[in-house]
Amino acid sequence: MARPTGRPLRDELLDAARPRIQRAGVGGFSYGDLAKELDIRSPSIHHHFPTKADLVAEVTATYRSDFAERVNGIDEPTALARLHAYAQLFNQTAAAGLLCLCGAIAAEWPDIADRARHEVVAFFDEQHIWLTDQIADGVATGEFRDDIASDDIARVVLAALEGAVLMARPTAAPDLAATVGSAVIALLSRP
Amino acid sequence: MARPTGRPLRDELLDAARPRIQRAGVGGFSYGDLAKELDIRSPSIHHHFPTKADLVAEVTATYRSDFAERVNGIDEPTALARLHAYAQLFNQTAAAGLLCLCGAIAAEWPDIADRARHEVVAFFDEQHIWLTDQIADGVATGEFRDDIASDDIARVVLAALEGAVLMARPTAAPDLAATVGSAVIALLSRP
DNA sequence: GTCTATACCAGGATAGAC
DNA sequence: GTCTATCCTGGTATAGAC
Repeated sequence: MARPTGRPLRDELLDAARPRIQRAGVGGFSYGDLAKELDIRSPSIHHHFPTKADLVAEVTATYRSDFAERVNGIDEPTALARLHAYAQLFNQTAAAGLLCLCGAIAAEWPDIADRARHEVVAFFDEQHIWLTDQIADGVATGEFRDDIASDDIARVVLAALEGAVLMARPTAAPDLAATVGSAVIALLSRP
Repeated sequence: MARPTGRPLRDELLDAARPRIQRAGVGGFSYGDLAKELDIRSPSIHHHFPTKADLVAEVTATYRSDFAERVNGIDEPTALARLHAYAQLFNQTAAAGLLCLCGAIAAEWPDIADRARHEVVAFFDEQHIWLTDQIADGVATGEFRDDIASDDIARVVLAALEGAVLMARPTAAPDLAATVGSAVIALLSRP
């Protein structure tokens, strides 16, 4: 339909493109789709984002910084609670029928241009660092077992959440990321 | 190039299409690509697989049964060793720069036709059942901790391996699935 | 900044000859 | 079963008017 808001079209385009990539990947939407949704013509999109690669790179950069903000907003008192809150971020995505944007792009990796790739690499790197910090903290406080390297556990947590979001739709389990998150966190605790 | 083999074209098409889907998804290859690879014309492909959805469904069914055969071939004496061998199956895929075929299809879920979807659902179901059995066995023998439900742990292991294969390319870590597999298996053991 | 018009190409698919 | 020829559609992108 129309665009009642006075927001810059550029921002509306980024907002509209993001969930589309998360739904079926970069190849799963076109400028025509966005134009229809925002009730404009596709050349207007090219004016803001000359090529699709430009748009995808910008969307990915925005996703990365928005996600970072949400992660940095987690301020639960214990490492255990912080990890649960973190898993919830992924579960919200899956419950909406979407993928992690960076997971979606990873699935089409050979076809992705460099600028978007760099953002995805940075995203996974940031997530791994944050998780490693939280887990190391939980080990220090005695919440978590200390017999496995924190950075390896961080890799497991991140991979498990990415995989859970990916499998949520085929397995018709919209809360799979929460289930998997809780189980993997339970595995971190001393039995 | 040419086709020196006397194998049925149908089988060669299935073999050629599979890694292409695993590389960049269903949207990431065309009949034209396959035709070039096998040195034929694309109408010859339509003769064997009238629509792309037909081809994708057949490839997925083949992948599922081939994978089942490899899983059933695992006969290590301990649950721990069987899980390591299982993780190796995923790691081989990632090391080749490929995704799990069902993971790749899951990423394009809204655009996937029913027949291929059914195969993917069955695949994830089979994997979850096999893993649950192995983990329950490891719990029974005392190899694994018994304080978390085996089917929940199975979900974690499967999600972690799918996620690791997905992230292997962006993180430039071809052995990520082995790393993640070893770490998650370590988490199952009593600390 | 947004539009109309258009060029261009690729992909999926079909008809019909051989 | 494979080919040539062809159709149609949709997607990316550009030129140029308003």
